[in-house]
Order: sequence, then C-alpha cells, then structure tokens
Amino acid sequence: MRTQKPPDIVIRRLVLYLRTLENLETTDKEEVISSYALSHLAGVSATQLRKDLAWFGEFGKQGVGYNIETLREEIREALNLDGNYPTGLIGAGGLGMALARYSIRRYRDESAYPFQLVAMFDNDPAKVGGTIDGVPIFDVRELAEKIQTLGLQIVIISVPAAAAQDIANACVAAGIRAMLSFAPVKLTVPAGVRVHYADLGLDLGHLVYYL
Amino acid sequence: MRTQKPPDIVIRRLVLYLRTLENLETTDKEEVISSYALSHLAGVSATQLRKDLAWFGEFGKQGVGYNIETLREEIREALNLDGNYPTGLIGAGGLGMALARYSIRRYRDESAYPFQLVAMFDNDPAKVGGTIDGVPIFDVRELAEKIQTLGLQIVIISVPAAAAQDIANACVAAGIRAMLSFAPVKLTVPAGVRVHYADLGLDLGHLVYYL
DNA sequence: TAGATTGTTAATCGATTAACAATC
DNA sequence: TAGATTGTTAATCGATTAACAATC
Repeated sequence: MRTQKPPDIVIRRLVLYLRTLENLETTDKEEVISSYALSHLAGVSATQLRKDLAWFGEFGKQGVGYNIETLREEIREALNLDGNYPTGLIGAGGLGMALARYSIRRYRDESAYPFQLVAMFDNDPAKVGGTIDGVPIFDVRELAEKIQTLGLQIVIISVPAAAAQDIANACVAAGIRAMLSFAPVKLTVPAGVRVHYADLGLDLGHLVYYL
Repeated sequence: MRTQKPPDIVIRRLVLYLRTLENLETTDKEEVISSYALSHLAGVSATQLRKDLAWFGEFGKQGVGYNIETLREEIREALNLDGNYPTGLIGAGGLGMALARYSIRRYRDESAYPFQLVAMFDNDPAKVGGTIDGVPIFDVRELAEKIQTLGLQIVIISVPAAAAQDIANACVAAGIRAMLSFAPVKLTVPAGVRVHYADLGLDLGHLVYYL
C-alpha cells in the first residue's frame, strides 16, 4: 500500500463537490443525485467523483445515487468544515480592505462556511484602532499576541511582496499552520504549515499564452 | 509523438520562472544563473525547470547556466507577454473596485506586464459614468460594444455568482477568449475560450482540511 | 425481478525524477 | 584541459479513465 492519505488534489475537488451540493439544494428539490449528474455540475467525470468519494467512505446506494443532504454532511465532516476557524487578515491596503469586506459579508452569516474574520492588522497608524464592518484593525506589532489571545487559526496575507516573508515567519512563530497569501512571492515555511497562493499576476500571465 | 504542445501546467510554471527572473535582476548583479539556483528560488526542481524550458528551445550553456536577461526575454516571447492586452473588469462592487485599484497600480506603469485595465462595467446607475483612478465605468449594457471598440482581450469577472454565466455568455458572444473569474461558480464556455478561477472560498476550504 | 448506479479493479495516460552523455 | 551544467533519455511515480461485478 503506497498512499493511505487522499492526495491534495482530491481534497480540493471535495470542496468543489460540497459547494456544488450546497448550490443544488437551494434550487432543486430532489433528495437524491447520481454521480453522473453531480459530476457534470462540478465539471469532472463521474468516475473521478466516485473515486474521490471512495477515499472517505461509501456514501451512495447502487441503482439510486447519493442522498444530497447526507452526502453534504459527510463531506463537511471529512473536510473538518464543521469546526470553527477564527481568521485574521494582515495588510489593510486596498486589496486587503476589499478582501475583508468581501469575506466578512460572505462568511459571517453563512453558516455553511466556518471562517470568521475577527481581526485585521496593519502598520499604518491612521488605520490602527479603526474597524471595518465591525472587525478591529490592530497594529501589526500585536500580531503574535492577538493570534494567541483570539485563537486565530488561519491568516490571509495581503501585504506587499517585500514584507510577506517576515509576516509569514511571525505567523508561524505564533503557531499559525494555514495561510492564504495574495503576495506574489514564494513563502518559505516549515513542514506542517500550509500556504495557498492567490496570485492574480500568475493567472493573467497564464491566460495570455492562449490568446 | 503524442504531445507537441506544452501542457498547461508547464505554461503556469514558465510565468513563475519569468517573475522569479524579474525579481532577481533588481537585487542581483550576476548575469548568469544556473538551473539549480533559479529552480530553487521558484520552488521547483532543477530537472523540472530544464525540462519545462526544453519545450521552447535551448537557452542555456553547458557548464555555465542561463544568461538572465536573455532567458527573461525568451520566456516573455514564448508566453506572448510582449503583446498588449487591454483588459476589462465587470462588476464594480467591493471586490471589483479593489481588484481594479490593485491591478491598475500594479500593472499600469510596470512595463513587465502587458495588462492594462481600460474599462469597468456595472449595472448600478450611481456608479456608471464615474471613474476609478482614471478608468471609466460603463453601463454593463454597453459591454459588447465596448469590447469591440476598445479591443478588450481579457475580462475579469467579479459579479455575483448568479449573474456570472450571463456575463460570460455576453463576453464570449462579443469575441472574448480569456476570462478570469472571481465568481464561485463553474462557467460553461465554448472550446477555445479559457477561464481561470480565482476562488477564495475553495482555497480557504482546502486549507481547513489540514488543520 | 430488471434496470440503474455504485464501488473498485485494471489499463491507460501523463507528469516528475533520476541519470548521464554532450559540451561549454 | 578539467569542472560544471545543460539537454535529454529512460525509469518511476501518480492520477485519470475504462470497464464491470456487486447490489440496491
């Protein structure tokens, strides 16, 4: 046996399936869905969907399909999305501000996603002490302290590229193990810490090749 | 011979190598870099870097390495990044506004990237007619017309999920072949049209699994 | 039962890595 | 030349797809 753990790419698709299921329920009243129908909505093959689910268990009934509500709950559980994840955002510049407003509105009242933006950080004295939609902006020098006292589990990094590695180091030192970075640089972190990159420049550059 | 065209994933890494090279030149005065050194900075293996480059030609010298300036130009050319790509942004809500400000500042004066945000679109009469950092906001009903008259080649979609498919359809009908979507839905487009998804929710969901 | 669809095995496909001859 | 590093081939690894027995 070579691989006991589901590959990274499977996890990503599971999140996609979950969202697809959640969109479904609001518009559709069927209780059951086939792997074919669900996979089509998610944009993958039916075989791939079934294989991905098989990493976590057997959730369907032969000849019938998957109960939508049950499958939704099973995936949420498999992905740990039933937890509660206080999130911090570092860098309240133009992009950071917008991401904050966006994610606050999107996730605060939607129980489907357990991310709560509870703190922002910046080094601009004019911003420190203020709030955005009720979320306080702290001085970035308080980062380590607030990570601990507020129990932050995820940080979103939207500082300039030159500052990103220092910020990442500080987060890791304070115990953060999951980061989403909008800074266009590779961040070096210890094993066990996950970084996802959201990189507009890379996306645009990639698109151009095919024009 | 099975594959004549470089895979998608290779293109993405080439963009990454290019950026890595551009960051290099501002800080480092060496004229030459080895595949080992460059690949390390980019976060890939030296073998992979050399194999990726081999899709486009032979740019190095055995025993020496790659001339930084030359390699930079070769990659820019291979990726069509020497062109000029007028870009439109649809949906001037909170996220759209921020993306606009961010990308205007980042790309307008940086000759390294040939993206220019030249138009925004919204359906809010209060916004239509205004400008953001000099970029006009048009009524979304003028979308098709402006795509043609302004020669837009890339659109960034930051409208609500429910509206995204309609917008994508309109763009495709007007001749757009490259889109970057921030809406959390799968967009169905004809073959030959590329869509990239920038999806905060998927990224965050994915991160949580490993906590 | 008969039809439908799952869960899973085996085959295929593609991407990464290791190794090294070519050569600057 | 001798040392270093590329370009490339062959081997490995992992992911996707096809096919089908199990079974609701």
